[in-house]
Amino acid sequence: MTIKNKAVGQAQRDSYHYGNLSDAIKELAIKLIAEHGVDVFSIRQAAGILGVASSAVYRHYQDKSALLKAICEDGFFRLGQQWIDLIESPAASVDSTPQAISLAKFSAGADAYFKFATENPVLFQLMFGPYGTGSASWSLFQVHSPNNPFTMLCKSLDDLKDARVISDNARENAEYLAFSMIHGVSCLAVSGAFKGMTRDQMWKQLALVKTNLINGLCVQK
Amino acid sequence: MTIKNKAVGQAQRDSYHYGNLSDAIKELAIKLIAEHGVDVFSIRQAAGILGVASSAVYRHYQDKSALLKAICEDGFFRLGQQWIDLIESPAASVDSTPQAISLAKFSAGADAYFKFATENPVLFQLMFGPYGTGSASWSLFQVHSPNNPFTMLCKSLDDLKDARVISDNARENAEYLAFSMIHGVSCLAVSGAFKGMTRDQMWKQLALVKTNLINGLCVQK
DNA sequence: ATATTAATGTGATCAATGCTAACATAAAAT
DNA sequence: ATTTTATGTTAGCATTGATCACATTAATAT
Repeated sequence: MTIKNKAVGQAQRDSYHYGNLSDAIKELAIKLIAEHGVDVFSIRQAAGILGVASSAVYRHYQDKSALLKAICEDGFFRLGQQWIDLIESPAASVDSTPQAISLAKFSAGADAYFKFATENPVLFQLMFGPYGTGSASWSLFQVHSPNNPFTMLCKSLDDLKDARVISDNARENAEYLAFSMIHGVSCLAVSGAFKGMTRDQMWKQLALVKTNLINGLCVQK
Repeated sequence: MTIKNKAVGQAQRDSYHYGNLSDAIKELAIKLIAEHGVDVFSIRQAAGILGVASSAVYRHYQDKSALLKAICEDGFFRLGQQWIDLIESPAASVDSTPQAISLAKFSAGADAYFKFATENPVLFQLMFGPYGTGSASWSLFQVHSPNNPFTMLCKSLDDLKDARVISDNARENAEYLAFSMIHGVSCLAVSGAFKGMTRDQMWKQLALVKTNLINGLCVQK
């Protein structure tokens, strides 16, 4: 029996097998969660939209939390990717002196982080909630994972040190410090603490944080 | 008919009415959520433990999300309270000069925030998740609410300015900046980013943030 | 004091959900 | 060509959120 247009949803298919349900359900879930929140997301409904039995999903993810974890890992990957993209963009490398370049790249990285958070607020919250922090990609300490945001940040700090923008001493304990600050503004922006601000005003807050962080680091001999 | 020891849970009562179910269910929920996470918390189970029909809960909270919001508001209240308690403790007022006092109080406030977060990680995450940020108490902008952490922070910054530790200019845009930083470390600590660190090492991270923040502010003329 | 009303709790019930089991189909491996 | 593995289906169970009609008590009015 050929299956066609089984559910009310927008999905069709004319073969018994879906194709790539694993990815399809994950992407749909990301979309649904971003739109309506995690708490009301249901595997059944998502499967229904794809025109697939809910039980099929369990062939690909052990349970709901496994799916959510996968979504978080996806998020971390994209975040790291966007960080790289932005610091390697021409805009961040246009300046001449090594000092200016290292500063511009650091700034661009922070921008990427903030941008990701504000553009994917629900996902961002999910990533730093219980599902995300339990996920494999959230290895802020395994500096091995190459495009980890934290790894990127550390490299930026190294550059600042190499360019003598900050001292060896300042570099020493700057990693979590810097991460805390960038993560902090992003969190507040996402939690609605900046509600009422214009987009520009929110980005101004990030700028203040960046400036203050660098200033504080530069003071250290 | 007298009701007694209805459920397996630890609750007894010998009158038809519970007493103060509204508070009892909230406190139990806080405990359960802290222990097992929000996602597996169920009104039915909680009501069962209290020896009460689940439908009774709905007399006090319109729905589950209303209960969670109430829990968040409770959290914000306690957080603000602990902030006040700590900055008004003798330890924060022992120094002589106004400069030292304002610094010590600022530091104590940040400590209170960090302490609350690390001692109530799940609640803290809940408070800054969708339930918390939608709640009435999360009015970071309604500076009217007296023991709001943000209000407290602003007062501390005013003190620093009055004591000439930081300039008027630095005070100007320091509010969200400072809050971002304190919130940022706390967030990271709670999300497990500092996993593997000792308690002391975690507090060291907070200290670094505080120092960097103040240093950065002091640079501004 | 008594009657009325409002507050609070009970039990039954519905629809939705997470998840599993037994079975079906297609693709891959032998 | 047959077997095995991957992936899908339907049916079903237990749990949950939420609502309803009804029971019991506390508060209030008379």
